[in-house]
This record gives sequence, C-alpha cells and structure tokens, in this order.
Amino acid sequence: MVARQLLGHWLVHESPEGVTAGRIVEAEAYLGPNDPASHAYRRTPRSRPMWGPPGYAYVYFTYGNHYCINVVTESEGVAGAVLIRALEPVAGLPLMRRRRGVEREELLCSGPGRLTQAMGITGAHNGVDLCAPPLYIARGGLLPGEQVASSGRIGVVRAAGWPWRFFVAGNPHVSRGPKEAVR
DNA sequence: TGAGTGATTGACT
DNA sequence: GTCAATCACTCAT
Repeated sequence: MVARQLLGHWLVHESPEGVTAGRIVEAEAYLGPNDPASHAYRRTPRSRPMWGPPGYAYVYFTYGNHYCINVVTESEGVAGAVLIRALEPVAGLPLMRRRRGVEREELLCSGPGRLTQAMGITGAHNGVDLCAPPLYIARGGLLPGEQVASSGRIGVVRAAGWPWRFFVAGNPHVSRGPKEAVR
C-alpha cells in the first residue's frame, strides 16, 4: 500500500519566506467510490485532482479553518489519495514556529491542519506537481518494518475501522486521534 | 434558497 | 470535557 511506503519520505516546501521540510510520520489512505469516507465517494470540483495523474497534491479546506494535504496515488481516471496527517519537522523550524505561533516542536506538525499551516500550504497548492519545486516529496531513508504501526482511521465516521492509517510507532510527532491507536 | 455535515483545532468551563 | 469558528459542498424544501 502506498500509504505505508510514504512514511519516512520528506515533504519539502520552498516558499518565498524560506524552506520548510518534514519527515512523514503518519499517513492515511483513501480510495475512490469504494470508500465511503473519501471525498471521492461524492465527486466535487474541488477534489478533482484525486482523479488526476499520481504524484500530484490534493489540498482541501475543511471545518472553515483548516487545510489538509493529500498525495494522489492512483493512475489518471482512478480516484485515490493518501492524507498526510503528521510530519516530523527537519528544516525551517523557526519559520514553522512563526507561522504556527507555538514553540514546542511536537505541536508544529502533529496534525493535518497543523502541518499545512506550518508548511505554508494553502488551497493555492491544490493540484500542483509534487515531483518538482516549490512543493515536492523527497526520498527519505528506508523505515524498519517494526517501526511502522497501523490502526483504524481518525476523524471519520464511515469506515473508520479500516486499518488504512499508518504511522511511526513511538514517534512524538504523531497525532493522537479521538480514539486510542490500536497497535 | 436554506439547513446540515465534515479527512480539525484551539479556547474555555 | 465541551463548544465555537467558519467554508465548501450535499441534501431537503
């Protein structure tokens, strides 16, 4: 599963204010029409990138306050994406702190809405190519299999029990959902 | 045309 | 532990 492979890679954003980067420590898979919890379950103009070619970003705005970023993983014409839920900050921490307004490193990127704010990602990045600057994914070191845990998805009502959430076990930057993670 | 819901976070009791 | 903020989109008049 692609969500599993995404862990350990870096998400890099080269913005005019400076470069920020983080290691992906938590990701969640969403499919298309077969997944009741996915935005692709009901097609919307905003989520159109989910049907696009793989390697592109799908950024959406939710709850009136927060952005979330997805990586499109399926081929063109097939809906499918991986939601990036948490990052471990590795570069541009001062800039992240300024954008987030918090000092603690664990609070900078430990959540979907938090990491987009820390990285400076907005709706303007919807549909951009993640294989080229200014916003892209870089290959990170391989992750030992025993460090990767999975659990049911967080924050969704439908199909929440599907074990499509992957995260780095014991990493302090992983978000804690309303439900306790089932290792 | 209007009410309800949501892949969330942060502030307040 | 509870609740508000606030926007895109769906569903019901």
